[in-house]
Amino acid sequence: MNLRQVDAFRAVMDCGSMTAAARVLGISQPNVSRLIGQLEARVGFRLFERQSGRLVTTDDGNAFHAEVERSHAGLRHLEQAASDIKAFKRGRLRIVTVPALGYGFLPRAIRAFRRDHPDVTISLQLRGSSTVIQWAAAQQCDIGIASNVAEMAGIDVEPFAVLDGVCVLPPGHPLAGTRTIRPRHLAGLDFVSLALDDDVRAQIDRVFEQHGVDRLMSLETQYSATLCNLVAEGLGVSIVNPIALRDFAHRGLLARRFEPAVVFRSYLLIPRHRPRSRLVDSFLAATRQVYEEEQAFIRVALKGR
DNA sequence: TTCTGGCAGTAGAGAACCAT
DNA sequence: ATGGTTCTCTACTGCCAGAA
Repeated sequence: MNLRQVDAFRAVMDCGSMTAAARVLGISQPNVSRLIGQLEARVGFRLFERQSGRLVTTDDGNAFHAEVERSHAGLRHLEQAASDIKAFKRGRLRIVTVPALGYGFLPRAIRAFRRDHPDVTISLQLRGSSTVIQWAAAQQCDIGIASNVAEMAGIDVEPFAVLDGVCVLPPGHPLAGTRTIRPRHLAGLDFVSLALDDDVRAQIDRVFEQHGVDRLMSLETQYSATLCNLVAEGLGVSIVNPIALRDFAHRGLLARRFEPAVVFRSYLLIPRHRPRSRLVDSFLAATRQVYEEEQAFIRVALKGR
């Protein structure tokens, strides 16, 4: 059974004769006759009785027609879905990212993306860099964002964000009036640190060691969002990826430039062994747009006192 | 090779026309 | 009014050609 035969059957049912059906379908009448014959042979029963040279639908034919109409409604649904996919209105995006960008930044990028693609299903997973890399290499996501990346087969790596870390202070902190904070300013202060396995943690520790400054290492956590919350609670100061700043502006968190620079890098990971979809390109465009807005926010936040 | 479609020819049935 | 002939419509089959 094929679609041509079913189309012919529907046309004959709608038009009442093979000749009229042939006109509607734009084929010759013998072809319609042949298609109906093939369909009858396939289903194993007569769809029409030939009475006095005219077609009369059998009971089986009527029952079959009801099923055909039901299936045809499903087919129209498929055609609409295909049309939507062609116009990339629908689809599915699987994103896995490090928490620093997954807490506030990516939700804002998703909101921007959703304006043009409201029906796309998005899965957003937050994992550590090593897991992000593994998932991208195993084709288990469409887009990965990691903070430190070793070369790995099967992944295209593109630099995404390079931002200087900022010093964050709780509201009303004595250093609030200091425009640029240096290691000596934090001597003896409670410091909320990134976890030991974070490569930026090593970078920060090295800076303080080189300047001979001791901090009170009283708290550590692996997530920048948790870190910002701890600072906002007045439990210490810290150095964070500024991309998290916007999420804590409402808590009065203060941000100040930190020197010498501690660099937070983020990379896009795109699985290589499959065609890159337009949805991915569209999402990355939205992400870059939001990133530019984020940079503008950071500039303003660092000017404020 | 298979599928699809067109052309030519054939057959059956009803409608129209005409001679009786 | 009736029966025969012709015309028209519809459906079917066989054959062939073109495209994939």
